[in-house]
Amino acid sequence: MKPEPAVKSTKDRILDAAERLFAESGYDGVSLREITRAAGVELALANYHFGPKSELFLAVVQRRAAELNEERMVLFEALPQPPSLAGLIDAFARPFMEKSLRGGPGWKSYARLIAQVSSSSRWTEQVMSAQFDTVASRFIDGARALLPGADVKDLYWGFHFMLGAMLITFAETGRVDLLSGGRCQSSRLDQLYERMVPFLAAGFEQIAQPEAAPRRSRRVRS
Amino acid sequence: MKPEPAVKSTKDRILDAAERLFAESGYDGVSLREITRAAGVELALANYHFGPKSELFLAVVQRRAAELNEERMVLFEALPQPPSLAGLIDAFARPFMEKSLRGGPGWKSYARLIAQVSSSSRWTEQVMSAQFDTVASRFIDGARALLPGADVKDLYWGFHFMLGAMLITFAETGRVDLLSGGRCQSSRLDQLYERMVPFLAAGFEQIAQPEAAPRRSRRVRS
DNA sequence: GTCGTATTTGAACGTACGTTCAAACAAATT
DNA sequence: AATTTGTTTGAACGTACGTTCAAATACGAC
Repeated sequence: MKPEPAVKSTKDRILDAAERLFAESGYDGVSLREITRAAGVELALANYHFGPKSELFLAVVQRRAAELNEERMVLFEALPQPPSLAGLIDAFARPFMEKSLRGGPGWKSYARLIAQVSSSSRWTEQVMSAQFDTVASRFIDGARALLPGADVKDLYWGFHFMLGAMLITFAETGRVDLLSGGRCQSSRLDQLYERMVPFLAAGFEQIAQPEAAPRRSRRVRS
Repeated sequence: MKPEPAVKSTKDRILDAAERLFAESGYDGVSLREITRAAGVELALANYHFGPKSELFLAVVQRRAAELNEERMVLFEALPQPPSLAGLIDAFARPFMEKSLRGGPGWKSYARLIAQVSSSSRWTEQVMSAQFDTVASRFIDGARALLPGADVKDLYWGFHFMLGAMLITFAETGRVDLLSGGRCQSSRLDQLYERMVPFLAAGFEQIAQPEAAPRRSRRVRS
């Protein structure tokens, strides 16, 4: 798929090591010394190629975000008109799932990293909005066309719920493995993906029904 | 609700400051010096009262987790037999929502903190599983009784999706505010809660139908 | 092959980190 | 009032941090 040179450049070695370590311990939990040591290069090279640490972090995120977004856009364009709700969700989620499953360890690290980024307000603007809002808006547009009766706000919230479910799942923290006593395996992304998409599609359908989403503060009847 | 002394103890001052700062910048993004400075106490007091930094972090998390779990258990016991699916979800999610909305700034910080903890494998066992698995299992039991035809694995995954949607939402990162151009407001937890519970209930219902959750790897038709 | 640019090296800069400790102080017990 | 126990103070410990820089090496254009 990619030309993938036999021996990687210094820049790529640093990016790969940084990606893995940032995913494991977060931005502040990793030092440039650990990163360059893992990459097998001198400390000063991180600064030479990427500038300060924060820029290296952004470079790590941007590298794969671009590829991910391209693929999502391709799938959006390939959707039949009108698409199904599940198809729309699939077009957004599948590239991430496929790459996380078959794209190599770098993509697994990236998934962990994005999950952490998404739940911290620190990177919301610089990373989440900057990298993903274009594709997100494309998703919202598709959903609006598909569910014309729905309040747009509901679609934004639905997208947000979807993102939360998706990112925590692809992060593979192992939580559900522990909770289920091994019955569920985070690593079987393909299996659980078949559960996730219908779950989210049903949620969207529910939330998009104007009469089904009560606006007033009303206790949910038990 | 609580006796809340007029002047807080040193321990509580440190816990409050640590909670706020950990929520803002994560475990490694905050120093004990910043925490004790914000708390208005000497640096060495953090070590005296809590031991190493990691123990302080755990103390921060445990303080509110205990209260949250108690309240969830009370709501579970108060459910009618059989409860509705939305009622079961509500019993799990409402305490967090209510406290996040009306429990003061400490609970808002706590919500942000738990969201970060939940998406990092670093704290999965020590925090997420240790603090929340008992209540989570209680939820799963309730769902099993309610949806006897469902594969248990589906219920675990549904719970996981719910957790992802819930935590990213209560974290109030502001992402959806930015994406929607201000049409959605993360801070209006009560409004969006009325959207979230039906969304999740519909997802659970969908996923729990044995024939509706395909087991084989099959492309979602668009 | 020589020159100009790009990359790599190794060391150092000042600053901040978590943790420890003896001494000072406060509170409670006899 | 004396003694014990629990807190607080202020300073210091050794280590690690991000960043910088001049010198050394590799590389591409001519």
